[in-house]
Amino acid sequence: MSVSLADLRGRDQALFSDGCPTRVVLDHVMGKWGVLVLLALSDGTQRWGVLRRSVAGISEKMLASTLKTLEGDGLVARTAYPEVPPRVEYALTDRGRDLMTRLIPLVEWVADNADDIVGGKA
Amino acid sequence: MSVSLADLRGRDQALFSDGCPTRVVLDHVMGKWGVLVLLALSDGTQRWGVLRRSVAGISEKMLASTLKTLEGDGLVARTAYPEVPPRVEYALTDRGRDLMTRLIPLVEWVADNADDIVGGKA
DNA sequence: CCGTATCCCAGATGATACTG
DNA sequence: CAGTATCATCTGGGATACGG
Repeated sequence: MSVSLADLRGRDQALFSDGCPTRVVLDHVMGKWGVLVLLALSDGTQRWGVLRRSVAGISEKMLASTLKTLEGDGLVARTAYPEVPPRVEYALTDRGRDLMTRLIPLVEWVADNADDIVGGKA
Repeated sequence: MSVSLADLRGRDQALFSDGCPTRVVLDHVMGKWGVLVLLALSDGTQRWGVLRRSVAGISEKMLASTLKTLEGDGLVARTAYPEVPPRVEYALTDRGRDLMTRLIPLVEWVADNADDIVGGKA
């Protein structure tokens, strides 16, 4: 395929040194829950409860943790409304939406190929 | 952005149910080392020793484990030559190369934005 | 040179209960 | 509703030593 991997190599011969920003962000985004939460938010603004149900299997702890990480990365924006009962909404930031233009094609590929891969058949 | 996320939703309202093939493959590919190893292999066929040095910080255990997983997923092909001393080469399969066409743009985005994100500045 | 086997730990994750 | 706190767990991951 020979993509512009050379561009990446230009910065770092050793595929991003241990602990460099690229690896950190990669871990946030590519982590078990990061992708799924981002995916859920690409539908648009979502409330906590909706996210929790949308991302099947996630615990409250991991949802909170994942959201906080992504918010810290400037990929997700949190908006709390001073109401009773509380209402909090999460949405992608501009940067988050930009990321999704790259992330969604990948997820689609995985979704298309996952059955073949796991099933063992090709 | 409103991408074709609807396509994905068509299969699974709950963003891929817990333990479904998509999530499994996603974890393999997106794991801490999966991306980096695949990236190293997108340069072309590589020997074990080269990979170990290329993916800075990876332990022998994780390299072996990651390669085995990716091989099991049909993304990486392993070729052992009956020589002394042993020589073993790893390369992307066709499916692996196909995956990289989606994965590399994402990694490039991350590399481009990582400094902003981690540094906190925008 | 190319791994595999073993031990061990930290952090990731899960379950549950509780608060604003 | 939207979390936080706490405790228990479990697996990823590192270090090391050894085998083919």
